[in-house]
Amino acid sequence: MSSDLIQVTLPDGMSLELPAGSTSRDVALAIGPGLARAALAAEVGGKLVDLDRPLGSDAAVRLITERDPEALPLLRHSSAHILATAVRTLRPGAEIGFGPAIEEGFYYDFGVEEPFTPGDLEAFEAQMRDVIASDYAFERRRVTKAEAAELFSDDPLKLERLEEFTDDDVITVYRDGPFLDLCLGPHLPSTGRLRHFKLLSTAGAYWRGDESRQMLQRIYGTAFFRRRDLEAHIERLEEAKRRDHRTLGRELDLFTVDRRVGSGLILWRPNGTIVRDEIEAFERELILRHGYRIVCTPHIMSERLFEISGHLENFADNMFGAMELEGGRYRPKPMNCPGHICLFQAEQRSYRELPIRYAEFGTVYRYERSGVLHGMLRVRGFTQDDAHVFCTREQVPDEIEALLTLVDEMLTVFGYPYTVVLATRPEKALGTPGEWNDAISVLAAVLDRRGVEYRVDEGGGAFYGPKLDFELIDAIGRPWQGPTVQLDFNLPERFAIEYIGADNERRRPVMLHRVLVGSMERFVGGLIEHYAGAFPLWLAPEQVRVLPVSEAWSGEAGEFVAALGESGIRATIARRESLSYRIREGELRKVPYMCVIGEREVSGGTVAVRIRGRGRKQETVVRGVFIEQVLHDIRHRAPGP
RNA sequence: GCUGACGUAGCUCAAUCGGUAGAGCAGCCGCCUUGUAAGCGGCAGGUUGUGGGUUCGAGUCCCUCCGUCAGCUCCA
Repeated sequence: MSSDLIQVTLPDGMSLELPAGSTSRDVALAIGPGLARAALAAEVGGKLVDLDRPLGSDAAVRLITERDPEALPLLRHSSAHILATAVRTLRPGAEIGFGPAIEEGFYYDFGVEEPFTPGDLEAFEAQMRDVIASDYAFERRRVTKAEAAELFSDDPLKLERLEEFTDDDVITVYRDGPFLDLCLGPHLPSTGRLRHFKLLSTAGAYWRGDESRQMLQRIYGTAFFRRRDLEAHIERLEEAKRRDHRTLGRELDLFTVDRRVGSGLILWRPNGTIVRDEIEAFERELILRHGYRIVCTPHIMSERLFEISGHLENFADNMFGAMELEGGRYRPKPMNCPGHICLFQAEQRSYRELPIRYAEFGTVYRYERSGVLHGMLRVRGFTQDDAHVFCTREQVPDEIEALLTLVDEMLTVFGYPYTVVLATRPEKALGTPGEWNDAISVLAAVLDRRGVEYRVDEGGGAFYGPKLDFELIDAIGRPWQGPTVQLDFNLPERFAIEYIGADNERRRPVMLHRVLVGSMERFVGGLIEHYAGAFPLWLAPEQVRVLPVSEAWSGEAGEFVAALGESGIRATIARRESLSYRIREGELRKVPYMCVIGEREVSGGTVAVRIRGRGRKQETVVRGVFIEQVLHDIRHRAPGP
């Protein structure tokens, strides 16, 4: 084989011979002109590179087209550069920060004197279209640190970033038309490849996420290869807006926030309280079956307790201030664990009692900065469905396994698919690496045994122990934080909790923290959005609304409502205004069933049942049968109607 | 907390250049007696988030504080 030929291996095992110095683009051309047009970048030897990078030596090349999962982040990263190109044209003085692709799109941070306005976004979009029309090639150049410093002499933020390189580092810059950026790449071949994009919002963002640093102006946008994907994405954003729990919470009388009470503090209205109570009742039933004991602990506790637990040391920034009472200092509790430990220690414990599982719907208070508060999803006071399991080391696998069952039972009822994340030892951690590895392998073994798929989050654990996080996916595909199960190496030591072993020796139990819904406030807020306010029958504040066609049938309707009520069904009667008006109201309130009673229904003892969202496709049912069906669905916590 | 935007009736929104704050829905009172997403009429509802300033005159311009929203950071 001649030395000026290189051997290229393709993913399907085929190989090509090309002249030395060929690029991935040449590979694509050799395969076919269609692929050459479609190719965006290439994976060479496992690394993503620009299409026009010369292939060093014999190489395995995989061409990336828009069908590959790597393509979208690539498109979005290039979009960020195109945005910056446009911004620099219209605002020549703008300093450039970072501009990465993110999950849903991209952003770019700029240092500007005058913050951007929504009107600026339109102007930037128009300018971006110019940049796209010019179809500038993305050109990569390797430079030395000194050269880069020269190129970015007017860009203080880039110079600061450059400081982190050594003189020997390979530094690359990318140019598209008038714009030059310090960037690792790779990029699309040219700006003309961007077609479908939209700038979405602008907001302040600290340089490098550090609030002691300069505040930059961030522009968020998104981009897709196909118009319909962009349109679907915008539709999803609008759908999310329609489901906003703050709007639905007001429309459906679920909760309110009153500035006189304070920010981040939720007032549960009667309808919202029904939803919450049903969830709590369901969970009580579930955990009692799983061997939990339900306890209650106070809202405020002596500060001394939080010294012992270490919260004062590690969590003080999130705790409400102390109140002085007869020389003692008390704090609203930020977590329930110390109280549960005191309950454990209320008696001398024998190994025969273990595992002990204490559960509490415990309300905790945490100080959150005003800027982060958000409806029910981020608040300062919330009720956790908290539980702590005290057990022996040997019992841990069984306890974890039982928790997996519990989590699954619970999430299935709400129709949430979920994924599992195993979070391992962070850099700063208590306990020995050996202890951690043991604990992590126990968790992993249980997951494997149950055939549960999971992702590992290296270093994502708390400083006091590894954890399992369950991430929920809601009805429109958004992730939510779900249950967590956490091992704790810290508190058992700090409180020196003990039980007497079979050998009559004092032993230290293992402690597990776990929540299922986490915060009632957040969970219900999430559920409102998940269901778009249309709660399944068992959760619906109003389950049945009875509509007499006219006043003439209101006596009959009233008797039916009474019968529903006696069966434990939440039912009301609506008799004012026209039937159409009442139907509309019932639909807007998202009542699962509306029962119409008029002349036609009276003789046969039936009702015309209108099912939420199904319009006029209704059924006429004998009243007793309807009640039985409703009770059945409530009892089984059916997902419908 | 920080940056920016916003704050008008319970809700959704109007109010020209600084010139008497207005509508729909909801509420209340009547009429209608209703057959599947708004029957008709009337009434009431406001110190325009708060406090100050500029002005003959402020919802509108300026400042303060409060709150909300989008983010930054963090987390249940």
